[in-house]
Amino acid sequence: MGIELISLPIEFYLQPTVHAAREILGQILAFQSPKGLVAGRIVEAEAYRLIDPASHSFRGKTLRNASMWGPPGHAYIYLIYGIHWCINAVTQPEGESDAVLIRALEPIKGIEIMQENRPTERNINRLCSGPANLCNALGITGALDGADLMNGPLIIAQGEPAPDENVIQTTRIGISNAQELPWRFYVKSSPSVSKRDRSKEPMAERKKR
DNA sequence: TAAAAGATCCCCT
DNA sequence: GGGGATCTTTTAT
Repeated sequence: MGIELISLPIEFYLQPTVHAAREILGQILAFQSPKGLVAGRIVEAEAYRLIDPASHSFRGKTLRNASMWGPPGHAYIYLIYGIHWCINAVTQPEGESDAVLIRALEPIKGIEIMQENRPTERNINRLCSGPANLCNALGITGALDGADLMNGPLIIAQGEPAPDENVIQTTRIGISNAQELPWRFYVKSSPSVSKRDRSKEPMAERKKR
């Protein structure tokens, strides 16, 4: 009946952050929301690091990014452009500030709830396409900032790892600093990775220039 | 106290 | 493919 949800262990969040961004593909983001269980397969993610001009933590600890400096395996959720929520999984030990931004999911469970949360989106594959869209679809808000992803109600659970031949590594989306760092990963075959995001060329192609 | 920028999305052409 | 919406957070004055 229901999917079996086993949280990723703390060790997952202690591996190097760029590895974690690669390995999080195929894992499951699940939220036991007030409306019911919603879950999706992670198909796009980016790494943000302490020494990284594009990271919110680059200039040190602030009120907004506090949970980035907190314990690994917890959520860092922030509001962008005054409108949209985005969710990260915090990596590295407490006191450091790395995180993995979750950028897209393939809906698995609670699709009718996602549709209720995003009534204008008719394409199921696009319900959770984009970091703000997926938070909107699942009902994730800043109220969950700092939440423990290993104990719920918001968790990242073990899924089917994405094989290398189906993973593409590129530069990150929507940033103005450190644009050259290839810290974004996505599942090539997924219909939930947005068109705009697909337009980024794989590094192998870029290097040919 | 003011100003600018921002890990985005949607609608329009 | 381009620009506006929208407003919080941060940084500069």
